[in-house]
Amino acid sequence: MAGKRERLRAENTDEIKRLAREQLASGGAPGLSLRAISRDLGMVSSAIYRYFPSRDELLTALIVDAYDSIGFAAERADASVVNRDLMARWIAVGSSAYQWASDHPAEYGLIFGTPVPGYAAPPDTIGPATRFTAVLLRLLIDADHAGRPQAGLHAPIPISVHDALNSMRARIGADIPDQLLGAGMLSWVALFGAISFIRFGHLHNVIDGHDAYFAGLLEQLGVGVLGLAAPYTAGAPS
Amino acid sequence: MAGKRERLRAENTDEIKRLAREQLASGGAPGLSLRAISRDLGMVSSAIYRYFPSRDELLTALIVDAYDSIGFAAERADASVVNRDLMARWIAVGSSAYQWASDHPAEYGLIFGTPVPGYAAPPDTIGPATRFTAVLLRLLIDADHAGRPQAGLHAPIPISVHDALNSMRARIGADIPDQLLGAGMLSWVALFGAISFIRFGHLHNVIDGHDAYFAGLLEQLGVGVLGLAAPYTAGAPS
DNA sequence: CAACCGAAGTGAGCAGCGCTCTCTCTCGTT
DNA sequence: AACGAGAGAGAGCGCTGCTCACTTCGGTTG
Repeated sequence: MAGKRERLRAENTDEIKRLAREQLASGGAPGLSLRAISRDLGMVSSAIYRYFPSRDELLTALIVDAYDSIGFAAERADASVVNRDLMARWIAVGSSAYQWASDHPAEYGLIFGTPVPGYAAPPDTIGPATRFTAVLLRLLIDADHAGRPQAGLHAPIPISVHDALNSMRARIGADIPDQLLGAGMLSWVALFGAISFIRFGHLHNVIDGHDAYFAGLLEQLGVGVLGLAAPYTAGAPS
Repeated sequence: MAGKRERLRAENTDEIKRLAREQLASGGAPGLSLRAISRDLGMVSSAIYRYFPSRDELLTALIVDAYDSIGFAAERADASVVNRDLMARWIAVGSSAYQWASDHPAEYGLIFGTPVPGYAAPPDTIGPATRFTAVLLRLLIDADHAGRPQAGLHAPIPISVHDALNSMRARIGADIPDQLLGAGMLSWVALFGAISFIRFGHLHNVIDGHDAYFAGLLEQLGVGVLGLAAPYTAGAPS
């Protein structure tokens, strides 16, 4: 019956992470203080080390949670497109990333922002980290199987991109053609480049209406990947 | 004749920034310690506040320097293309950003990474910050004047992008057509999205040969903006 | 040349931080 | 009922950013 002790431990661990996320939101990663968390918990500062052996371990746990969170959001968005239309799925997944970043700005900064130079991501982060990308990859595979016109845009594929894609194909175990995989990679980096630029303020005083612009950019990228004219209007994708 | 006092002050200020950049490189922004700098300088810790009133002010100075540095690198790269060929200029400017990020990883993280939530960029940062973008903008203007086939790729422009570009056109005071400006924006975010993904480790174990891939991606983007088939081979652009 | 003012550097000190160590108490098991 | 391990308390170490009163010295002015 799940002993009282481990139930309390789980509750405290969750509470610590909740308070840590609050601090993250107000002061970013440098503003995260174990002592402040322990104070809020009514504990003495040393007691918190029973739950996380160091500040870095707490941050790592938050990073893993963040990867899982955005990955789950993308999976849910993809699954919500009942007719499985490829362009609708791309828009839904891309929008879910944008929405997640808006809802969790500090956590977005944690996983897509500046890494600490000395920090090496522990093995248990790589699983959750690939969760979002896996959704995009499935989309590309389905597009390939559907025999899409193979991205009329972003052509031709330079030889150096071709070589890089070859190394990638071996890893992912899917035989996606150059045109599609190349366009997918480009759209992937553009997707998060745009979110980062907007979130990190680099589009401030450059363009107005960030939400609308991102929605439109997503269409541009979708056309580039799937080779379709988009009848989708900006506003409420997915 | 530039009094000894202000010369010493300038020397010390430069030395502080130099040591700060060293610390930045080894421990990132959180590893920057005023006390450690003052120790290296043979000063007592409080003396450093004669030069920078706070740690944040030092960081701001480093940010301004970094923006100036990457902006200058782009200007020099652009100017180095003697025949003014548009594609060659795009490749040169894009490569200069990538090269600068490789040479100054910590400073790249400082300006393109996670901002501190409370931090509001002081007015003196916005000038240097626009320096790089101005180079890209001039490239677009020149492409427009040259009557380029208007980016056969990345078409058509969604209505929401069109609206956002209108707000932008008013600001930049240049009448670049939708197709060109839209493709330019897309390439801009993709450019820095790719650099950030590579620098921040998100392409680790995804593709091999980051340098070559980036060079190829740059060609893809250049074709998208300038609408030309690229005879450029990967390796030594510019 | 002497007087002076302000800039530069000193040294002590405050509050906060991550983290360690020893100690006590209590829960869950044997 | 006895015991071992987990959880928390409390003191303390060395580090941080930053402040303040104080001294020293450079450059300008009467």
